[in-house]
Amino acid sequence: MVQQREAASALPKRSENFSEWYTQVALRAELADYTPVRGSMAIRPYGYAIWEGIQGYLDRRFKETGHVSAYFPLLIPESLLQKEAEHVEGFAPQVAWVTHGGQEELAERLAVRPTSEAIILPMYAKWIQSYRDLPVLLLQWNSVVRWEKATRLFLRTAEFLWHEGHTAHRTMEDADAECRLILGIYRELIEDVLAIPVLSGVKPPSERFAGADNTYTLEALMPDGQAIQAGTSHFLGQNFAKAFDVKFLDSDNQEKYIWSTSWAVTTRLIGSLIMAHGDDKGLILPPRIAPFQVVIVPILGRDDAVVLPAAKALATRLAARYRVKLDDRDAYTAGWKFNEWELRGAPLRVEIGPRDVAGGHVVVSRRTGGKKETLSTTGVDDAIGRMLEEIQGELLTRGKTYLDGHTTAAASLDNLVRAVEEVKGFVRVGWCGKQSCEDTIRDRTGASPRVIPLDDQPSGTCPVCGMASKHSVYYARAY
RNA sequence: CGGGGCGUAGCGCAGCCUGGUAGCGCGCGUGCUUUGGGAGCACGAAGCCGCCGGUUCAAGUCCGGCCGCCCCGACCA
Repeated sequence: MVQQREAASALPKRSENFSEWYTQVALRAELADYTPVRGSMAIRPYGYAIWEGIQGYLDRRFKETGHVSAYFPLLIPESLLQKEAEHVEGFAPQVAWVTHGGQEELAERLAVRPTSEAIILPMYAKWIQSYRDLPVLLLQWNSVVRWEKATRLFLRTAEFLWHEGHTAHRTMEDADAECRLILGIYRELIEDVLAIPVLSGVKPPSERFAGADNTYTLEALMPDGQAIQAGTSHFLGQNFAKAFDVKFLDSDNQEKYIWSTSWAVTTRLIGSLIMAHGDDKGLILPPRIAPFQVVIVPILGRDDAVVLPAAKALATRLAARYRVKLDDRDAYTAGWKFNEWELRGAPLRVEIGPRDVAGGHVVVSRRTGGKKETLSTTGVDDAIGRMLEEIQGELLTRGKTYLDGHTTAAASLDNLVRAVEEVKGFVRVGWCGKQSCEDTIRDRTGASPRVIPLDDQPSGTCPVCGMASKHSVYYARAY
């Protein structure tokens, strides 16, 4: 009977069925749930708290660097969406359309935004007259809709949350610097806060954002060997400026088009977070993003009159320095709570029972697998801070070791094919720059070119045509 | 978009082959005993068996159509 119950509550093993493990963790840790809306999920409070953590960090960094938030319409007239040819071609298959207002058919249908360049650039045309109006550094926190056929919780949903930055600059150099600045902020979020190491660089032309001249990207590697795009920053050149006629008068009295950028990270990061750190017990959240860094579980039942006040006092004291949850629900046993908070990824658990109160200590347990430690109640405050930082560092180190161990180089097409199969990670090759050679590699390996590193250095020859390489490219299978 | 699987109580499933009163486990409610690694006992509530149609005296079960979801592959944050 006990066995049945354990079987009923056990997660799939991460190593045996990664996909099912992922879905079960997202559901059972109460990050998200399916809804009656096809392809669209509900983000539950615990999952949303992670998103709020991401928002809080980025909002501070954006504002430090001179950006401000604004808001633009959800619905975009079709004629605007069609102004930038590559842009509309790239997004057309995924756009949801509003065709009626009440009972009346609209004269012009409205796109539910898949991204907002087409509604923001026309506003910039109204607002920008002079070089003195530049740069414009706006972003909006919102959701967008892309009519996806195959969806996964967080990783691909028909509607998803993100922010989208849209900036306008006087010169090409300014716009490019903006892209790099944002990429750096994203990298710090993902590596320093989420503890997921990434490769930084640019996309080859085939993988660029529709309408961009250059796309900067951060690529992470998931435990199943698939790469995931974790953040992008697009150099749009003057493509959108010309399409939407956004011009300014420069100091030389010449009328010029602005240089624009756009950039985003999405709730997909939460999916990456689940995959990157989780284990057979469930989620593991890096302390800097965990909604609850410390969960206090009082051992109730024998001496509640003593244990509960002690637990509450400890929670109050620790809450001044850390994000603390006191789990004093009396409907669940301590053992049940231990398992639940492991499933939900809390980095540290503090147990406090009659024996601890009597002895003036508490028991602290790490989610990352360390044994339980008994620490004096008075000294636990600083120790917790140290342990949280250790866990944060441990997760990043673990991720770097994995990334390094699954990144190789190949000099020939055969080696590349074999490496993609066997290493299940990134494989670096030289590239001559021809699309046909890239296509050959895609066909032979099932992998796509993920990133050309920022410190791009040609290496050897193109494995397909044998000509001298102009770039090095990291290939991987991808989400 | 191709291949596979599944829709029966909140969740996980059995029942369908061979038609005849709707079942099990978990969860949920009440009470008592419990509580340091997913507690025990007792009582109880809860179902248009995905939807539509057909066959039949009779359909969860047989036949046809539709809808939805999941998994695995190709493309997109």
